[in-house]
Amino acid sequence: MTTSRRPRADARRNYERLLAEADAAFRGGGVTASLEGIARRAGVAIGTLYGHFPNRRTLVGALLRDRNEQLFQLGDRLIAQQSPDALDTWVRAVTEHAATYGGLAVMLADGLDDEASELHASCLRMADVGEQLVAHARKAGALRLDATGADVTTLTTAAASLHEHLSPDAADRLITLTLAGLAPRHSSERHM
Amino acid sequence: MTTSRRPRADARRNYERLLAEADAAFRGGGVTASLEGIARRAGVAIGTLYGHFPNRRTLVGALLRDRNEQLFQLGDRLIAQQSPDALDTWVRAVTEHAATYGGLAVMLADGLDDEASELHASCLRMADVGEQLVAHARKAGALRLDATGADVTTLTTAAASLHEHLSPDAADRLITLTLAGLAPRHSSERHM
DNA sequence: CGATTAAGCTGAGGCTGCCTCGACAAATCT
DNA sequence: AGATTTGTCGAGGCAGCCTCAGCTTAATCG
Repeated sequence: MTTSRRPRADARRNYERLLAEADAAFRGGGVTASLEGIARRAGVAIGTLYGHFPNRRTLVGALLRDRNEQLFQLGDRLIAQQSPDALDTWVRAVTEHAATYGGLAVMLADGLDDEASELHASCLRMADVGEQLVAHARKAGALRLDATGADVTTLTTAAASLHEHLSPDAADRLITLTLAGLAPRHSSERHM
Repeated sequence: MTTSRRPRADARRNYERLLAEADAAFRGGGVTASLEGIARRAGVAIGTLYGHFPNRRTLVGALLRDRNEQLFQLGDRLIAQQSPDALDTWVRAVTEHAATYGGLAVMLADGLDDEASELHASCLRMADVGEQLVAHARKAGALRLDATGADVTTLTTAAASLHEHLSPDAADRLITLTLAGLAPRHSSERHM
């Protein structure tokens, strides 16, 4: 049996430093920020960065893991509570999430059919939450009959993209309008 | 007074070749396609490309000029005709337009406050068309009272972005939903 | 048809960024 | 301590951006 060794202390330290610097860099310059710059600021050679994260996606994925987990908890809560504006809350939360690093939404959208990364899994799970929220809302008569989970995915992706390139307000407005468009055709007493 | 010379024939030829190659490259690889590759395929040194087009934006702008003109003609026609689905037609046309080169929508959105380029002017004019269409539709009672031209701009930008990163269908769906959301709150006899 | 001259062309070179890989260092284990 | 494995280092190859000093060559003039 492979009685594996304890991981090296310096390795763990470098890993943490890289994550911290990457987070700062991605927040400031978007997901395309220079990896060499990140390594340099982490006080580590470029090869070390690649040792820990074979590619950019892996690095982004590692950074997103915790954040994603929180999002899923919110999703589960919303599904359980069945609040009328659950869908609204969800869409805005995901949009906000996807806007933390510039270019993140595009990166995710581009690589959806990619190799099995944790990013991929997370995307699927997010889609699933959207699907469930739509199903509930539709049963409650709050949505038009042809509304789908894909509509929610589309909307959040679009809003996240706008969040980066136009203003947060524009993204918010688009969400409001599209959700209004998802309402049943012959009006009901939805808010606003 | 400066009796200026006739422009050199080779210069004009190179200009045309560069445009042709750039169009092909941008269609295939998006607006970030390699400029050196374009120059090479045009049978011209990289310096020549930069001689004609000091930066990427200029090159894209030159390619878009004709296309934009056509779009504006459509816009004028739509405004004149006052057809009920003018807004719908317009949004879809602009979206289609912005999707010819991958990344175009982002490029335009990023550089709206940039130096005075013809791109900038075109964007303003497009916004203006949207504004007018909204005004007409609202007077006709086809739109909710708080609808603005900015909403149209937002929508087209978002749809164009989706067109690239997800599917054309997704973009189309978003347009449909958002336009539905722009309808008056207490239903009328809109199509679909 | 030269000669003149300005417009235009060229491509090496400096820079940044991506990523790999063989040589090296050091932490762990015995 | 010595052996072993794990991790680090950074030069180097590649591609793309952009500039600029020197060179061509097309247009013009006599």
